[in-house]
Amino acid sequence: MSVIQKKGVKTAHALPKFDVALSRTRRAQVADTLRNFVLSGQLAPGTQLVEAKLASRFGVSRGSIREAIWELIDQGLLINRPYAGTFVISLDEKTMIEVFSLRGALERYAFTLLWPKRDGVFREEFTARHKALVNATRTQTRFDVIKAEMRFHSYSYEFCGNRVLLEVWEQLSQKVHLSFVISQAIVRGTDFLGESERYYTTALGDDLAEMLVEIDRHLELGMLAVRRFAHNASPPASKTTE
Amino acid sequence: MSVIQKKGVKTAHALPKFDVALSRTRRAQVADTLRNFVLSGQLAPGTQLVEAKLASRFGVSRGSIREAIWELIDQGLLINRPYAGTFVISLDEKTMIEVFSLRGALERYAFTLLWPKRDGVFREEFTARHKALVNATRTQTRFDVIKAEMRFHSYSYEFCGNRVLLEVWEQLSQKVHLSFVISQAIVRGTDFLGESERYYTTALGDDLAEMLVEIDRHLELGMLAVRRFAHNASPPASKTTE
DNA sequence: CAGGATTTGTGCGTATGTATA
DNA sequence: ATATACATACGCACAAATCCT
Repeated sequence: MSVIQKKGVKTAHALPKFDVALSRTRRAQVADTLRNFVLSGQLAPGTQLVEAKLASRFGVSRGSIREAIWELIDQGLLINRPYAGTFVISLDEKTMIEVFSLRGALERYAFTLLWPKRDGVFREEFTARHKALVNATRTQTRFDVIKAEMRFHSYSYEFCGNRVLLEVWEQLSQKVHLSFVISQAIVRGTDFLGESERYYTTALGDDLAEMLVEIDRHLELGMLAVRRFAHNASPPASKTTE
Repeated sequence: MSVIQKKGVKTAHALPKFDVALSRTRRAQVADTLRNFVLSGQLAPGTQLVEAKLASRFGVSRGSIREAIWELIDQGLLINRPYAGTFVISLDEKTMIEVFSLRGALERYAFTLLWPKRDGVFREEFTARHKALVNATRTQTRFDVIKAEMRFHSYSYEFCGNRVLLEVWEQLSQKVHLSFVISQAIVRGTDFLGESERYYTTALGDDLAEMLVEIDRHLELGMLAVRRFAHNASPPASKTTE
């Protein structure tokens, strides 16, 4: 069974039902599907992606698979060793900490840009995404919660007006997402909902400096979860600093 | 004449002379060559890259060309319109300003990380790259000056210890490089050498806060050059493949 | 607004290069 | 050291979409 929708079905009176929103190329469809598999954890870190197998699974040619794979490689979700194979990236503790640290710098920059531009539109959309996140924590799977969390935080980058920053974030966010999946930071966080609420409230407040501090604090919680996860083989006798 | 080196020459007693350091794939070789063409300005913004023509020019198959092209697309140097073609990206003034602004945020972050880690190794390599830049301004072409400038500034990202930041910088630096090529910021800058000297001295000094300000100042000069260029020159017409 | 030219997108067979068990 | 599995690369053919006259 083909996962990817075909375009040029030649059967007489073929139902156009499947042709909705098919402007994208097959490469993009395969890449999206693969990305979902990786980000949902169904393709564990370290797994090798064999082109021929994927090609027959998806029902597309190896060329399309190769191009989609390279798209994910350039996004940092897969790594390639020439002539050896392509594998799902496995983030170690140090890298995940670096991801969160860098994200802090970008998010502080984004909020500095958007702070004087906040208006009704911003408050409305920001609130909507926060509500969606809160709902997800109550009714959805962990994967959906992570997606909602990513979507909530992405809005700062979308709204700040720097499109280059948005592009960079869309790259980095893949690794942030993967870090959440690997470290299960969101589930293990002690008071995830309360923390998000505090972040949300401060973001709509009056004090930019306070928000910049809040961003750091918020991300340090993620880093703490990463460290706890990385050391959970041997329970830490003493907690890490802070 | 083929620009790309072939591996499996079957001619009897073919000289193994050309086999040195050939571990990279053809895809990577083509991508590097294309990137140099774009970043050196030999492929003007807006130029369409026709796969078949490139394939015969380079002496490689269309598949390899396609993969190399997509590598540059994911790096942000080319854009693709499905079924229409692939073109060298043309950065407008707003985008170039955004590039410099974001670079400021990243570079301040990098220096904050590396500041307490500066040692003899750092000073030595940093000085070497600065000297190379100074030399380039006196003896080399403009393209070489830009390369030296990029290499000089890249060291902060290499040394700061955050590998994820380095990856992000390697993406963004492509657009920084292209902005220099398009806006000719370096040549038009009033006192480029003096500015670099000041940046260099402050980076080796004692005051981090002063350095963060210096970074902003340094990049604002680039933005000023971009603005001057955008308002002086009329937008160039797009060409087709030569 | 045809319709043909151009170019990209896709598929497949095959040969070779490379890593690894 | 050999075998094997796989990635890499090539060439061709055709489909599909865009562009242009």
